[in-house]
Amino acid sequence: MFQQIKTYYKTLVPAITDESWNAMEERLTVQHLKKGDFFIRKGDICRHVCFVNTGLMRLFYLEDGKEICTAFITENKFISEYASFLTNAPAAQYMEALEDCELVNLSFTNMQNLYKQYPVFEIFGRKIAEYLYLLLSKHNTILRAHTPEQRYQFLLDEEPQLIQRVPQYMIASFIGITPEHLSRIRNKR
Amino acid sequence: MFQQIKTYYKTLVPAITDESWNAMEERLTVQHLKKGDFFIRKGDICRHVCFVNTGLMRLFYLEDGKEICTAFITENKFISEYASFLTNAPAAQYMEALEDCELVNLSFTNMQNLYKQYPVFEIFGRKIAEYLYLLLSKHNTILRAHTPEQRYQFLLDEEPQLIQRVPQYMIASFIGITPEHLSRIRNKR
DNA sequence: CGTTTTCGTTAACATTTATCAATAAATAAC
DNA sequence: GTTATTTATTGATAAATGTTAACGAAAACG
Repeated sequence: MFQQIKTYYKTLVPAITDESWNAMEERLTVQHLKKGDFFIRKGDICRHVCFVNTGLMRLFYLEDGKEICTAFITENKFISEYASFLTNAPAAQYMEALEDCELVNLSFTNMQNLYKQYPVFEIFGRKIAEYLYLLLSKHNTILRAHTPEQRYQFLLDEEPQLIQRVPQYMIASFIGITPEHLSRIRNKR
Repeated sequence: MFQQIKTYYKTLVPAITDESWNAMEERLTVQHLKKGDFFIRKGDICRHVCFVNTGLMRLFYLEDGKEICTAFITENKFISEYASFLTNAPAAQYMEALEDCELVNLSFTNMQNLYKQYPVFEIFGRKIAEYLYLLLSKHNTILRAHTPEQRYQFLLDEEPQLIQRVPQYMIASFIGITPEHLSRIRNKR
């Protein structure tokens, strides 16, 4: 159940001790989501960082009744409505399972406790923040690309597997265009 | 010289000890940039996180010979080409002084040393990552707003002081439109 | 299986935004 | 202060993208 996150933890924090790992393991919880289930909704406070064991999650805004996808997260990666998690403020986004998922969750409170009890755990917290920064940074770069075609190409290069698993109209919203326009871009090739 | 960053450090890490602060202070360097000077160029490896004591810095890409601004950083805030800093990869962006600046710099190497010698310092490293995440997250939200007008309004609401200090054509590139278009948006009001 | 719903494609048309060019205004340099 | 340079505005036109609607394909469901 916790093998994947343990492996990941070890790569993030090579200085891992059995003691610190056991302390974390005790505080992890497992959650199963069916396709279409929400982990949080806009307005909720996001109190966890989630490690995706299996499945596919997404984050999205709702603007004028339209969905705007901002992230798709697959196996062995972390996801959170992290701004809400960090600031304890209501989430601006929804977090939903696009496929049946198994999540391994660590709560804000438990994370704070781990920081206090095991300073080495701070490294883990920092690595997660850094990881989520780099992920967001990549998305930012995509968004800044001049044309929709460049943005789509970027996604094809960086995350080809996503194109297979995520409905096209969600990809379109991710790169900031309509599904119709993406369809035209694809067929122009 | 280091009073501002010390104050900031204290707010980030209330558990500060004199010892850890002194250790950090010894490793800080001060740098003065004239308006128009570059801190790093694309392709350089960014080896520092910079605290802006005075002045105004920006980050920007160069795409097809055109500048695309991604951040404007003012006094008492941190700036870095952070993706390069974290991964030790060549920077994708330029970092330039838009006004004469005084920077207080902390190098990657010194930061790693501090992590090792003073575990409490990990908190500082994590807080910086979290701060830069939240900054980027805000920029992301702006970029995701549907219309350029909404993006401009968002910036007006969130960073009104920037509009005064940053040339309008840079604001335009920040929100992803041409200077001409931004001029029209402003005059429609 | 057959049925229903969701998703992707295509076309005509409307709207938004970029481009190009000219000028005015503001700022910097001498 | 005067001149040179950069920045902002405005208009005409072109290009890109969105909207609406219809239809076919694929997937989900019973």
